Amino acid sequence: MPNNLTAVTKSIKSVESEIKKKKSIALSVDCVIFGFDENKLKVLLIRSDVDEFKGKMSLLGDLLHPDEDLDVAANRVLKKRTGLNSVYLEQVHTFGAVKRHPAGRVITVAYCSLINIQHYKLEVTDNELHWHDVETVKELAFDHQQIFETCYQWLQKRVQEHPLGFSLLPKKFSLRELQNLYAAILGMELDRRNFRKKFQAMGLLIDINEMEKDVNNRPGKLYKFDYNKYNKNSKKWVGIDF
Amino acid sequence: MPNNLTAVTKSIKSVESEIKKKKSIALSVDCVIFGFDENKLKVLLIRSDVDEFKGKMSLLGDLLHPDEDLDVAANRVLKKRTGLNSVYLEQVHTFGAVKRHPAGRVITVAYCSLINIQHYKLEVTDNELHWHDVETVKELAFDHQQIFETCYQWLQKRVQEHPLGFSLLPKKFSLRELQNLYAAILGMELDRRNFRKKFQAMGLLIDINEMEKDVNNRPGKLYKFDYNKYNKNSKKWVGIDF
DNA sequence: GCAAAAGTGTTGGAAATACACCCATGT
DNA sequence: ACATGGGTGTATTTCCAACACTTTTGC
Repeated sequence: MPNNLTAVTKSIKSVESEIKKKKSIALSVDCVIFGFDENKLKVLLIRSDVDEFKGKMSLLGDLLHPDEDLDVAANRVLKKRTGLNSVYLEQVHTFGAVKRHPAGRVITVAYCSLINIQHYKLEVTDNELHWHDVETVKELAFDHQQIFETCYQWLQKRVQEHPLGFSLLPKKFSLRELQNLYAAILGMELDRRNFRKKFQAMGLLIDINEMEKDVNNRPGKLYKFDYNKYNKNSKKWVGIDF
Repeated sequence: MPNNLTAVTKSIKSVESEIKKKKSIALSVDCVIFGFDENKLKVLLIRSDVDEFKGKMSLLGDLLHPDEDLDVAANRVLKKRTGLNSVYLEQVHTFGAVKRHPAGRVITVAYCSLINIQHYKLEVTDNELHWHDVETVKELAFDHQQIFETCYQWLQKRVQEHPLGFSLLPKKFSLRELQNLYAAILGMELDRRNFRKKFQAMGLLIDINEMEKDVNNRPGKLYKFDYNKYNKNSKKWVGIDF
């Protein structure tokens, strides 16, 4: 590392010592992991392992390692808790109130993750981890209630503008499943015909010429999302409205 | 790494010691401060004070104090550099790549700030601080180019959905000024009649029965934004589109 | 009187909404 | 045969985009 001082600029060494003096803050990542099952939006929670919040549920998180990228840490937490490797994961917000953690200064970066609950089921072994209906989540440990609500609202908005939702579904899905997913996330009913029309008009669903199986009624067609086509057409976004 | 997923809780003391071991990371805040002048969107930059990036410009930031809320730190940086106290400020994203800072591990939380450049002018004293046209910003120090671009794109989207823009204007403004502002932020021309129609239809501009002064042509009416009315009508957001 | 910007309405097309019937399948 | 959900089209309304002329002011 170069180290030549001048009158106006600071050497790396002097910056280093400034930084050392400030290293009394720890960093963590917390993941809000959503799943979709039985037509409900679920979130994965664990019983808090800290005395102070005994009995309360908390998000899945861990302290950041000193030599670890933030995103890597979030993926590590996810892998550890779900066994899943490449899942949808996006940073949402950083929570940095001084007194948010009872054991000292810990700033946490919140991530939102979406997983296909089918995949997860195969891996789950730990009975302190449970899926909770998002409607019933309350009084989480630490400031996790606030983090959860921030991420949930973020998801509700994000899912309308970006094709995230498919991460919650099997690769092949019916329009009915897709509609139920959106209804669950947004917490509202959607008109079936208009919903289908909209997605058909988008032209991003690939009809794979397969049908649902094991349903007690007329089976629906199955589709895949066309990520390739989506990535090619960079969509610009215009429309002032508030 | 132990996969300790049992119901055993930890004492605060044991958590404290875990945290201490991880305190080798420093945190900073960086502010992307936008202003609007001469019908251009500007960003406030300072010459980097680190050898490694001598000659390059950088964002305004500082290390977080151990007993300081994140938002407070961002406000502190803003106050120090602009003299302004209560300005628009919002967290955008946290950048945590391991090697982003040459002097050690520093994770930075990026904030977007919008100020009325008129107010700023009265306070400026430091000639290492300058406004730069957003179109010409390039090759900033550290990963600040990336941070800047993230915040700029965030602003372009955000300003269409929330009434941020008014923070860049005087309290009283004409529709022409408002339109120029949007055109500058979005980087596109806007139809004058449709723009006015849209804002008039919103019903959030208060006609204060004053006119522009000192213009070389027919003066326009002046308006204020009705924050009260806006805050009362919580707008819900619906419309899948990507 | 001239230059420069303010102010103002209409029309056509696109997209969103609301809404009802027949069809395919399993039981 | 019946129950369940799949699949489809049309009419109405709302929103957006395109577009030109008259008015007011400073010089």
